[in-house]
Amino acid sequence: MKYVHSCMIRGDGGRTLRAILDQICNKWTLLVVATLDAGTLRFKELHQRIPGISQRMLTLTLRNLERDGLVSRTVHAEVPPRVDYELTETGRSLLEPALALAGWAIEHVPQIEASREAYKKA
Amino acid sequence: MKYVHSCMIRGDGGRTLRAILDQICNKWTLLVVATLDAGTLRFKELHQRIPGISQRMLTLTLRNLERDGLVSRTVHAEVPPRVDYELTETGRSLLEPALALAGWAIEHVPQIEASREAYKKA
DNA sequence: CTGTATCCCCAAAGATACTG
DNA sequence: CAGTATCTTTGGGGATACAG
Repeated sequence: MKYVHSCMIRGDGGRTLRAILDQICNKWTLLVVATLDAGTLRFKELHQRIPGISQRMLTLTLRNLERDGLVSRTVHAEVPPRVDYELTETGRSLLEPALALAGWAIEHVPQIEASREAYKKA
Repeated sequence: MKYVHSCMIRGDGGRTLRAILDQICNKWTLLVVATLDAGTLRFKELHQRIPGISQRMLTLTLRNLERDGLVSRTVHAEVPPRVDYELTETGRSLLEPALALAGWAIEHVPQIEASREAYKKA
């Protein structure tokens, strides 16, 4: 696993990697991907399941994920409109490391908050 | 692993988790943590190994990591000053999911860039 | 060497209103 | 329902200078 570190520091100076990483680790992307773990969801369902996200940011995040080939978008010719979003094969492959990171964060929330409290007092 | 998703969406509305996740997924944190995979490093060594980071951002990132209990900071009473940074036990536990995500990003860089190209043309 | 202290900028994100 | 358009805000991050 050490090669990861090498690749990050060397190569193109980590620029390409950081660009991808920035794309993944922005405010909403991981949350949207994790939510799509549930399967195919329409726009409104995503909007409801992700508290605090605005319509605009959900749209932008989904467009970027679609552009990167991580999410597929299916428009159904119906009235009212219906658009389904689903993880692609690549998107599902991101699920594992993404959920691992999210899991780590959840597990360590109490510890980190305790550390922050201790830091404030010192 | 489904419980991760549940926790993210429910609970406090995912606010606490997102706060932690934001802290981890900012521009430099993952890179600093990954760099400290190499072991104990002093300020200048970190600065050299992370291309593009400013002194200010390195300091801020390290302070946050220290506050969160992920990095330990040791000041040696020497002239010139010497400060060593090292991952704590908690910090090292972040290494695995962090490197997994970085590894995923590296593996999928070509694929994502190809998808972006295809998207542009369409 | 290892940092603070300032100033500044801009892109990301929010709010709101409107539309096919 | 599923967006787009527009405006505004904010704070993350860069550059620079200075300090212990």
